[in-house]
Amino acid sequence: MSAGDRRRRMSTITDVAREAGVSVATVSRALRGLDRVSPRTRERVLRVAEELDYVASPTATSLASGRTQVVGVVAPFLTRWFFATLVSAIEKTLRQHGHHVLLFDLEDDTYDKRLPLSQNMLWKRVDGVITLNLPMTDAELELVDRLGLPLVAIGTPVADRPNVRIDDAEVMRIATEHLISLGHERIAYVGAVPTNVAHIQTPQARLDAFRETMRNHGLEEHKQWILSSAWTADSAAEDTRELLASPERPTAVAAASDEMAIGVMAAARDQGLRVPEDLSVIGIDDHVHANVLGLTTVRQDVAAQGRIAAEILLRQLGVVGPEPAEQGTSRARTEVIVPTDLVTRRSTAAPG
Amino acid sequence: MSAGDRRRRMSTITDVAREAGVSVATVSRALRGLDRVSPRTRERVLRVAEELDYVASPTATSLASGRTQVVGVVAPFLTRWFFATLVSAIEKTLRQHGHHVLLFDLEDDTYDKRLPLSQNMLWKRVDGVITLNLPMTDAELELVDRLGLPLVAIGTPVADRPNVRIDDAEVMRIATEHLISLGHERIAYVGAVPTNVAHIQTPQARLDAFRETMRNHGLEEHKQWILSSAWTADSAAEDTRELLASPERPTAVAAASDEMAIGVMAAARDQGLRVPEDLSVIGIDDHVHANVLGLTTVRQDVAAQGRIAAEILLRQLGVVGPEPAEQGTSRARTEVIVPTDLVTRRSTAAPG
DNA sequence: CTGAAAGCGCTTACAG
DNA sequence: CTGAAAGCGCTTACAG
Repeated sequence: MSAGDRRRRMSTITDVAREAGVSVATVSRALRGLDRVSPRTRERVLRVAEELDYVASPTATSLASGRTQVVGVVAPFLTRWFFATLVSAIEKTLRQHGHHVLLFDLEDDTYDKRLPLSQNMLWKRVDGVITLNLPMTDAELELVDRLGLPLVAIGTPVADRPNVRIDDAEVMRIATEHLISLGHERIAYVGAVPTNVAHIQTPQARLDAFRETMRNHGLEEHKQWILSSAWTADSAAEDTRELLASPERPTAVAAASDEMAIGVMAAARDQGLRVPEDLSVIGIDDHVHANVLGLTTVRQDVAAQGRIAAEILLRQLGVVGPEPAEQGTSRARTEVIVPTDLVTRRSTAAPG
Repeated sequence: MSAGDRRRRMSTITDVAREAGVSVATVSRALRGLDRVSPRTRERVLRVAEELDYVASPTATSLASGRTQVVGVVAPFLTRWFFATLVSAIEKTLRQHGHHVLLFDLEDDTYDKRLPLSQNMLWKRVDGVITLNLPMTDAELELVDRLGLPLVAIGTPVADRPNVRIDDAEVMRIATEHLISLGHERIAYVGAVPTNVAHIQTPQARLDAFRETMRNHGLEEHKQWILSSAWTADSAAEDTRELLASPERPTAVAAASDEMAIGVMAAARDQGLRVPEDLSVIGIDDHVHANVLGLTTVRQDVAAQGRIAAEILLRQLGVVGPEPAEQGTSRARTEVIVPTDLVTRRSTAAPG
């Protein structure tokens, strides 16, 4: 490799020990800030380490301590805004505490399949795992258990592990109530998902909430107005085209995500429909593009979810102390529901 | 940690050796497929390893071999489509060859600053580095050299390291020529960037190409029609609002990225301008939303760039053999220019 | 083709 | 407060 030229032998703990005139054990203790090292010794060790550009080999540290300082972040997709935002927030939070993220994108060829989590991804490679909207199979859960890895789930819950998410029912209730309060009665829903697709079941709670809210207001539910979609703008545009072309069309659409809502708005325009005069559209997320496109939505703070999950995991790893509030608290399963709120923009209005 | 209950002692190479009645050295060789192991022995070892669910501890392997099987992927941001798409493609390619990605998001509080790459992110942690649109400082480059790490740069080139990118000048030339060929003469550009922002200089080549193309066609360049923007849809909408409100407005806008083009389209609509009747807009990228929004653009294959860069790095690491074409080839610096092409959609047309 | 042994560079009881 | 030594679990010459 061409980079080899200027390569230099990095110094090891032995070099530091020799130079500082102490044992490697003492260097190890001094550098990690453990007790039982005299101030003078510590200072000397620190200085020498600095001079020699010494950084402990993580690989050796891991073998000896059993800790890698890395956490596995596992996602069913990566390219979508929601996941990328989570990963970014997690990475930053972990790095502040000297930890790193090993990334696993389990996306497979098709939307409804994904790769399994395997032993060689995790074993002696990570200290813990954060899942992003990823229901785990029994085999995967058993694996994580066997490896003794703490796990925190964002979005889709995983067994009895700590979970950070929004209230999916609440969020769709807010969206639907908003449309109803504007006077809409003919409302369609976009974002149903085939029930056999195990790893994308979040939608179900949203659909249920939509139905319930409609029912509570005595509004009729049209079966053909519950549309499934692959959760992208493109697919949502495609999936709603026919609906919007029909003379019997709804006056509003509640989409289970902003990306789908963006697709619906585009499809409406292509159809010559004005938003919101002819069609109101609401989404969920507050996607980066929601603002500029004037999309009314129910905002969720995605980065906060990533941050919170990372902090919970760090606490389980003993890297950071427990929250004051937690002391003496019951041992109930940790479950953090991040608040959401309606953001009204230009895509919704009273029916024409 | 509650996961500890079902935790089980994982088997080590010693267990396999004992069970198979051979030495650990033989197990090591057999499992890694090295020569000099009799077929019968190899088979027995393989079987025992399987039975014991044996997976070599990467941490021990790394310490002994000096290889970690992980590559560092370094980005100035992560949440944007371009970067997320690259990371996803890189991760998949590396995993096919038993390698993993350790992710570094160098984003800092402000758009024009970023965190530095440090020794403790890389040292004994990764076998190589892939940078995503990240100009490196001299200090960083010196660090990577000192650690002997091969590096492949996607987008912004890094010294004489292998580089994978699109032709930035070409891409903007195509966009500008497209507008000119439709009959536009009053064309604005969005996406200039202050020259002091070291880590986002890609834009400069695009701006230069825009100017040159205009000049070549004898078209006038309005200084106030060269707009800077922070490369997001929101900022572009904000930054062009005034321009579009003016009676002296251009008939077309060339944006240096689709995200900015999306912002421009939105700003135009807010202004009551029709796209493309009153204003043509073209971007660069073929962002996920370009299709549904009808945005004309110059497409680049981002995933391909990630894949190619990962392959080059794997080759440097000796994980995969050289390409046949490379054998006997000159030692010239590797530079892969990924092709781009114009995608005409509904956002561009002849001027009103 | 196979094994014994050194070595990778730390951490962690155990003594003192 | 400090050091000598074992141990983490592999790989890699070196012999045979």
